Amino acid sequence: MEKKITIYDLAKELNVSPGTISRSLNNHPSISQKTKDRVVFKANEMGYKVNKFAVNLRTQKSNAIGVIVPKLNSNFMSTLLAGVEKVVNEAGYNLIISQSLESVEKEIMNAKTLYNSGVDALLVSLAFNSESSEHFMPYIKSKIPLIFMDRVFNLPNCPTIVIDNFQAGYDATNHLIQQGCKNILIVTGNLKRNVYSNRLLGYKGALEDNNIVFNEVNIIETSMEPQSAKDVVDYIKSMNVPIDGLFVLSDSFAAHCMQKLKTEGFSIPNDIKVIGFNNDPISELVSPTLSTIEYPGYSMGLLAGESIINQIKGNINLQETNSISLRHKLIVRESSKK
Amino acid sequence: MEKKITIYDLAKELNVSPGTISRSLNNHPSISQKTKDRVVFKANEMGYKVNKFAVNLRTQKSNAIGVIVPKLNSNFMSTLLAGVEKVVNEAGYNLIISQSLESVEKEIMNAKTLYNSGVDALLVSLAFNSESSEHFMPYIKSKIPLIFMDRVFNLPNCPTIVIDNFQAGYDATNHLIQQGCKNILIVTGNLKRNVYSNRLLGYKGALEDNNIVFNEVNIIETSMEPQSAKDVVDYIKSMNVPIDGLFVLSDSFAAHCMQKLKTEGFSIPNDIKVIGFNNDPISELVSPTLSTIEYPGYSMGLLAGESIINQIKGNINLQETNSISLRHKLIVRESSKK
DNA sequence: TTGTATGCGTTATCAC
DNA sequence: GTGATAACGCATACAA
Repeated sequence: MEKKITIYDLAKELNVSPGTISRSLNNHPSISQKTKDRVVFKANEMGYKVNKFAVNLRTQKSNAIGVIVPKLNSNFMSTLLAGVEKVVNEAGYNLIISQSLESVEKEIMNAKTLYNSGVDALLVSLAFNSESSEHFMPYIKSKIPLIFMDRVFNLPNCPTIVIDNFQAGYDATNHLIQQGCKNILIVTGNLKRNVYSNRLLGYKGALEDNNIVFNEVNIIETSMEPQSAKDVVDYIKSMNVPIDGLFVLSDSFAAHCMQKLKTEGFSIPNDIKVIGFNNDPISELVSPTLSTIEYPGYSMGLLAGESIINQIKGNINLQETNSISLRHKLIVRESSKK
Repeated sequence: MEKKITIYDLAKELNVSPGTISRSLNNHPSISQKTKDRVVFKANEMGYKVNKFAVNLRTQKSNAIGVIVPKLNSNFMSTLLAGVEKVVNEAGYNLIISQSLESVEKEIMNAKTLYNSGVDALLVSLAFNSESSEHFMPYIKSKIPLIFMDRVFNLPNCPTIVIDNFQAGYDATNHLIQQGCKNILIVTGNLKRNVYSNRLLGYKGALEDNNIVFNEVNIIETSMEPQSAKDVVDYIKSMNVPIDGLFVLSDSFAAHCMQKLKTEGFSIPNDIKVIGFNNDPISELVSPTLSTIEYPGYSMGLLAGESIINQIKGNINLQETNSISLRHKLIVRESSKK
């Protein structure tokens, strides 16, 4: 551990060439088993460690995968990353994680930094207000695998890993309708993001299939920050036709809205039935417990990880370069009880 | 972006030596401003990018900081990491984040992997059941800065960044006593971890100062997993002297306990007053809202980041190599109202 | 099956 | 102020 020992030291010690050492350590087929054994044994004995820096320079690979997510501190994101980490670690890769904190500027900076530090692939979930894909062009030009998950761009040759947000939005809305709701308000984040716009389409679809006329005023687009809950409730109170159903595209924001509604005297689910999205742990802890859409975060992570590894290794399965869509699940709890 | 351009290309183009290019780009004092300007201009024009791999090999530094945390998906941890990231990014470092998922085995693996990939420093918050510090020895022997935060070991020359868990435990307990509690149960995680054992000492201290006799049966050590809430409530119901105060060393577990208590017919805060720990967002959303101890996660992250950078740069401020302790704050909400 | 030699792109130590 | 030149530690094409 004290002094760095190199393949040259091993070579000298064993009276073979550095090349042989290198090949033995990498289990190269042209080396005899006997030599390999000797080398590996000696390497352990002397406490040899490869110098990753040299390997990286020589191979122009870093064995590192860059990740840009909006926020680490969301249950969904971290669950997803746990899945990614498991897969890529098993394949010998490290994860360099950075947060955009929902800012395009930081997303651009992170993309540049990670590019410069030579990541072998980049995994991205977009910031709230990211509109241009300009900052990902260096990756595409350099043919560095680029994978989007959840909040995605559709770029050529860039796999996306998503759930069927349309169907999920449909299912949630349909559930509220089945429970008797006639006038459902949908509370969404930035509609430029695929996740929200598709859920909205699902919402509209469910209304239509149930012969309910869609009304533009039943959409409210917010930052989903806790303090915006007040705006939502104010909006609900201001409406002519009373709202009897609330579809909030995030559990934690739904929890804030419910709290505010309760303090304003609304009874849930009697006056208003509520459904959220994500199956965040919070949804089981609020009262009434929150109905929601479960989102297979961990599985998405595993798939994202596998997709990345395949891309890096050049196993370009054409079916995989397209969009992978995972199953979601409606979870009914107290907040939408009849 | 198409073909990699190197300092040799720039040198040829400008009729100077590669050395001059390198020095110019690094703003070396011995180069004339005029030359520097020419070089920098040309570099931009030709789209030159340093090759980090070469720099790393040459300097034997990676500009990367390894991080091992138990779980990413805890509000406290991710907030903390956000702080770390901000500071180290501004200093030009990347964060390689890995999760131990509360398993010593994975912690050991991660430590090894990060060591091999040549991180310039390592930041650790220990797994639940980590007892030996053997796996950090390579860092110490190689004099790679090693910093612990929150769940820490006390190793020579390894700064620790913590809050005063004793005082926090004292304050929480004292608050419950002030609210009239006479028989307080403390619900803790693994007592091998400094964070929990020190809070327990604070609990005992507060009892003593209020002339309440400490009773061993008033400690319950659990995994803090949601499903253990049942055990806690069963334990409460089984006790001879009724519990009137509950000090749970994690907000999310406190929320689970409260929920279970309520379904078992306990009224909070009337029958039992509850206080948690962390000021997790969840604490404002449960009902009754949860009193807690606020924990300056973001500030801890900033400090941890600064401490790391200082260590790497060799600014070894001796005062800094010791433990840094941050201020916590008691937040009183409904769950401990008189 | 093994050895030799070169290059990966920098930085740093000498010179001049 | 600038130019040679030698590492950094490894992988690999080419020889043997």
